[in-house]
Amino acid sequence: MATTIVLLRRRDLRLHDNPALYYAAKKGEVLPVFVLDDTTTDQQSSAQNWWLYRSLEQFTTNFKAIGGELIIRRGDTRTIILELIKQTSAQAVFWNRCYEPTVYIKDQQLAKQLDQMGMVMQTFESQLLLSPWKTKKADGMPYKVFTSFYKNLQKQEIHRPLPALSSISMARVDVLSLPMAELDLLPTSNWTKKLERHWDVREQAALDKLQQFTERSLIHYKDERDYPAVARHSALSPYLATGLLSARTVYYHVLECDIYGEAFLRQLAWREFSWHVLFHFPESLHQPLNEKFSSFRWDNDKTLLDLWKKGKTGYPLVDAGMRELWETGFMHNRVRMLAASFLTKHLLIHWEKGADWFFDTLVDADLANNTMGWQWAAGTGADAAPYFRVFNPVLQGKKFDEEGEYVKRWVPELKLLPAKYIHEPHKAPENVLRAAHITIGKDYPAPIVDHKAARTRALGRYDEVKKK
DNA sequence: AGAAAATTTTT
DNA sequence: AAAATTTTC
Repeated sequence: MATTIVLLRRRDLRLHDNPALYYAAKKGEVLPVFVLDDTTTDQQSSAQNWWLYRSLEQFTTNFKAIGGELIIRRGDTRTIILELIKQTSAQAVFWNRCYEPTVYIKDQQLAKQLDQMGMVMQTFESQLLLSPWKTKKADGMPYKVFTSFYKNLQKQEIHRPLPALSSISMARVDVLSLPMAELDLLPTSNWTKKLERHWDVREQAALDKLQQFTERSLIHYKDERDYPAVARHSALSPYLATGLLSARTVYYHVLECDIYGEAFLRQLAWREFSWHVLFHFPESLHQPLNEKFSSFRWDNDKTLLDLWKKGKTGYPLVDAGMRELWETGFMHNRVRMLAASFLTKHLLIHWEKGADWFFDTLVDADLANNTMGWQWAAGTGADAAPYFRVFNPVLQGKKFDEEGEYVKRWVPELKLLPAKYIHEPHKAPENVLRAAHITIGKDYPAPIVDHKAARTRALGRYDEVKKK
């Protein structure tokens, strides 16, 4: 009799380079079960829940084509897995590892219990290029500095991606599977309708995008990735975040495409670094990695936070970014850094509030990248931008969106304003504003804080903790 | 992976 | 006087 293997699925809804799926299919008859575990969710992401719903839909179809059928369940992972083992007399459990701190801990407890029961249990790396413990400093400690982490990573052997699975033999058992609607992944509001227009949530779309990115943009990536109006970014992050695309597949595809892709692979390495740091310092989810900042005095003004969320700060590049996020579930990385710097430094709002908003609205919501990114921007991280680096939203605009193309795309009320004034509309002469059909304070807000004053104030707050 | 101010160099 | 470079926060 063939071995029955329970295959626990989470954010790995793909057929290519999927080790747990690949080896389970090779070794026995498989019972693949997708578990939505409400008990271990660190943070909820509305945008990503929508993405996950679509991922499940497409995977179910792809999986059927190779003879598979996905069981869908919701609840406590351990309870569900143990119940399935009992029902099916399965002898083995396989899964691809997840590294969200609470998920990882619960997975380990499950692993221990399965081991005690005498079950065959195997876990695999599928999310990262290298598991978080594979990179260590000479003294055995985890890294806190990106560049040295990156050097280590470059020296290591990274697994080649596995081929896409082409057939699977299912365990012939009859177990309960929920209809997808019962996962409550789609929000009650119709906000996500907008997202449908911008994203193609299919495994094949991810692979096609990767191909297109390397063909069209990779060669320009190093020089042009910082210009949000020029779409040179890969836009692969949501596919990576939910596991529709394998990082190893991306890595080897870029390495083997005859274009020098170091600048891009470096960004992929930041993702590795984020998960490395989160894995070894899980408290960084809520605590500043640089302890000095635990006593930092934040203002946390609710009104200002709301204006920031709505993209009504009076700084066009910040507002454009916040509106791109609301419309598409995505924001260009250069603008993410600016918006984050603005919230934490100009508005003195705790980075966690910003992180929560980003996480909820980003289709690429990634717990480690998001947390690391916000701590970096706030200057509270270990390898962060020094706190005194305060982005000037006007200068950032002039530098990275000189013609205001990006601003005009997302802040249409400024469409008629000449490029000269696009990053500081309130400074445009009366007649220019009139010609552009803009009344400051009515059609577009005046800056909610003065840059110079806010900068000085932020540096003052920094001085308070610096002394300690 | 900043910005502003101070200083030096070039017109 | 303006531009380029260095220093400081």
